[in-house]
Amino acid sequence: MTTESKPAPALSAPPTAPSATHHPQLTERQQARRRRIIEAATGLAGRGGFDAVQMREVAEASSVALGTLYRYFPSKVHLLVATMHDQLERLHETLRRRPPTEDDPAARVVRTLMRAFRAMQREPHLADAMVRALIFADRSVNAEVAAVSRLTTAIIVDAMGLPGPATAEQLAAVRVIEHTWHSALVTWLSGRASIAQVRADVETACRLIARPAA
Amino acid sequence: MTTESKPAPALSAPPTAPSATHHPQLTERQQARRRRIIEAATGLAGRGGFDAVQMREVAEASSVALGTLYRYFPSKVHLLVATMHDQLERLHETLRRRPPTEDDPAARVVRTLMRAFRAMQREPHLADAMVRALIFADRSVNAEVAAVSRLTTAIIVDAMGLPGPATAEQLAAVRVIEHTWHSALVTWLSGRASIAQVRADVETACRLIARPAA
DNA sequence: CGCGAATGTAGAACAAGTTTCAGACTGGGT
DNA sequence: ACCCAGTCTGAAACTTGTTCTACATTCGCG
Repeated sequence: MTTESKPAPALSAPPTAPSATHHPQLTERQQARRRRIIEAATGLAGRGGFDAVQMREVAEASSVALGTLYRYFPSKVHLLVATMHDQLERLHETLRRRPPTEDDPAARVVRTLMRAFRAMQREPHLADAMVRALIFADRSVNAEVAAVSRLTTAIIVDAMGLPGPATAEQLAAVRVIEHTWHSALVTWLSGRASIAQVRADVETACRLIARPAA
Repeated sequence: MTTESKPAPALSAPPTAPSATHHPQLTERQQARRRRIIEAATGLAGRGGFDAVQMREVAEASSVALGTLYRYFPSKVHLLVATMHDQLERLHETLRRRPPTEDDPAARVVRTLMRAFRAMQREPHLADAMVRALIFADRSVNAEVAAVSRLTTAIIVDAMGLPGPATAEQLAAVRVIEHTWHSALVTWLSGRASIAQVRADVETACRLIARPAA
């Protein structure tokens, strides 16, 4: 069939590819289905968080049979990670349009992450569903999680606004910032850390940008 | 900082208190039961990870009725977080006996965390179960998660081996180190990061100890 | 001792994620 | 137009976490 790209698994299930917004190997109707499913998941997650995203409800809300839902997204976690990918792409787009204006790279990264954080505060349930899925994901979701991770890294590196490519030092700092970001988010979502605390943690981690290794 | 809204139930269920190894308000038999349950969970987790810890099996392996298991640990996540607490206490004890000998506080913290990491490498499935439960825990597990967090912080601060109490700066660094530690562990457990990468991330985060804010 | 509340037991019942299956539908190739 | 492989549907079945129920045991204590 026309879906011959490269890794060509024997089966031809619609691969929940960790790629861009546009999933080229899907037909129009399939793209539309996929979109409807993610929108349904987003909606349900928005009211009620992780637990409120029930596969049967997602299927019904997106007018798709349960079996079909599972063909598109092999598990609830896959679905929510794809939802996060979708949201991150929107965010990335927004940020690209209005990049942070601070002078210092570290300050720009802090600002950018706090903008993302504010978006999450607007939809805490949605954030809960997505973040919990992301960190709970096991190996079977690796490809999709890696895609989200790449996107996140890209957002941070973009925010740094470096003239050239990032150095190894800088990439190491970005990794720690990303770790801190995810983990701090989790503590905030669970109500164990305040908004101010999240900001403080992000700022602490971002110090690593300005201060390379000895 | 806590949203403790639990209106002190009239019942006197054995509180899975986030306290020390010894749960004083339990009778002998109850302490023994609790211990048996945690040991069963540890065993099952050791072979098979999070998914292998099935509540029915835990109940059977610890010779306790399912209902009783749920009385001691209100959910699987509670049980696994308690298991992690138990393991951390052992680790803390071991570390207390043989503290790290490096000169630099940052180096001591790195060494300590890598020792903990090595323990996890010996039992990757167990580590998987405990860490996934810890990060997936929702608000209902806050007290227990907070206890684990306190223990972790204590381990790191101990490793720093400061003469006096830690400064605010240092505590901020410890927070980021802890975030990095948890998140890096998750990526390792999912096979998305190598052992070397975890070490590198921890080392990067530990730079914050030596380099206070401007 | 002997009661009553708290605790424990066995097992059914329930909820939600996941799998399976038989049949209807679609779409491209001959 | 026909056919086949691949999809989609609807519904049931299966799994495992969680709750509930009815009864038995234990424990503190008057």
